[in-house]
Amino acid sequence: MKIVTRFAPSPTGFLHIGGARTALFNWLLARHHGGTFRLRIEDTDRQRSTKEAIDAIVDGMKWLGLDWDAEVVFQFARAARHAEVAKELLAKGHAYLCYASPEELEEMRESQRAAGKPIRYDGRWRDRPVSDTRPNVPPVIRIKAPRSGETIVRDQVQGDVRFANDVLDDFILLRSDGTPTYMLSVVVDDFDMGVTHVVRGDDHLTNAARQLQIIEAMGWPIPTYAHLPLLHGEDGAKLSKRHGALGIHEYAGLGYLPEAMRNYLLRLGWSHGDDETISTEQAIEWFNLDNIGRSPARVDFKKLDNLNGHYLRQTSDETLADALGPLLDQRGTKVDDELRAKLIKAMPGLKERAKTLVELADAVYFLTARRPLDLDEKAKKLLTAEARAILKELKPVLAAAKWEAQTLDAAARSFAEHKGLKLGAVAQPLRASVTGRSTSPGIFDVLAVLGPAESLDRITDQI
RNA sequence: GCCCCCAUCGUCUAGCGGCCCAGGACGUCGCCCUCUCACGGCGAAAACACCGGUUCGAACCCGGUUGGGGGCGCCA
Repeated sequence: MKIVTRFAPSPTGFLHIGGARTALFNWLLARHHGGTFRLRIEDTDRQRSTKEAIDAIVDGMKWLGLDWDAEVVFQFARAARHAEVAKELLAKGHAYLCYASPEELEEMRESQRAAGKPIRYDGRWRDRPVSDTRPNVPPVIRIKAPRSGETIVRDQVQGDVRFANDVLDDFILLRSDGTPTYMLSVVVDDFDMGVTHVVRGDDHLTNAARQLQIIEAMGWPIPTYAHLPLLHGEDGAKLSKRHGALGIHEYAGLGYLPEAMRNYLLRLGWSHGDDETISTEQAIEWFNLDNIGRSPARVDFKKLDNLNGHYLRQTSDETLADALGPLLDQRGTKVDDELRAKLIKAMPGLKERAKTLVELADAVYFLTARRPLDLDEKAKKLLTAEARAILKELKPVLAAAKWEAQTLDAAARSFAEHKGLKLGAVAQPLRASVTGRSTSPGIFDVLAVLGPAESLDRITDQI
């Protein structure tokens, strides 16, 4: 059987981290089986759906590298077909017209609440004859759900989840204005699109039971369900605005790599023994529904940082230099060919010290800075009177050496030895004067990248 | 209130009745490497929510308690 999965977000906000994980799992499942992965925008809520949200979702998917097959399906455009199915259900006797007004229903719920009873539609129009109508009141179509027995959702993650049918009420299929509800639309679209595996958030588990009732009434095939435990924020509660509720594409701006994000998201609820760093290729090969955990997970950005650092170090110097372009541009530095060459040369030392592209951009200060350098506090403290005196003596020694990291290193070492100093006593002041910071890549590598003229001038500025 | 789901180190997790006085990873703390910071290496602290059962034997099975989460719309 050819597997078809889908990611079906409603465009009422951006694609957050939880949605991104759902999308990833669907994508992985499809790619693993050589199946099809579809994107469907559930825009039937006309009030809340926005073009911006659709763009944000599409951008987020693209950034994450989750490519979908065939064209995007917009659910609202299929409303006529959904209504048709509702009418069919009505004709078959699996649904009925209900003329109860929203106010009337609210009253009903109120009294149920007050009486401590379960809140659900009481079926007041269920068994009335078709001749029984209310003039000038447009009815809704409700499903005539079975009242006894149980509906079992056979879920790949949650196991068999049983719902007594008497706790599931006769929900609305078609609104009084003739538009379909989510419950109906999802089922019809999944059927029409040939979706075989429904992988989505846990919050849809009860819906699955209701959807099953529609599917059974229509005699359609039941898809395989997998309901993923929801993601929680770092504090254990909801995903906070601070971090978890960011749009996924905003992580790009924070300096994260898509492959790191994929790896991170994958391990949130899915595991493969003790494996932690899992490439996307490996993930496609290994992914399955069996290894999805049943308990909710919290997001932990420290781990994302660590993973991102790992993937940063794996990325080529050229790619990284180019990725820095836009970030440096924002800071007012244009990357020309000369700077690009320096970035690439310095990258091996730079990238193992950074966790994100933003940190990387911060760390290239010494390459882009103009003389005289702005020393930070720690650098200033390093440049004591003694330190400056050492630099004064060191400068001609360096100037006389062949300008390569290794020879510069050797020259500085023998200089320190003759003066009875530790290398650090020489290297730290040197670093402060040349980079304006107290930390940097190996100082002799820095010197080599900067070249003799610029380096010696920077030293001169401080003595 | 009713229904459903979940419960192993701070966090993500391995574990699917004996291999577990519980393993890995992130984070934390030491030490090593070292010109700084990182990277890397080594090591440490750190968990089976609780109570009953079942069993020769339970983190794993069953029941309950507690604690989290989700659902109960003419929203999706």
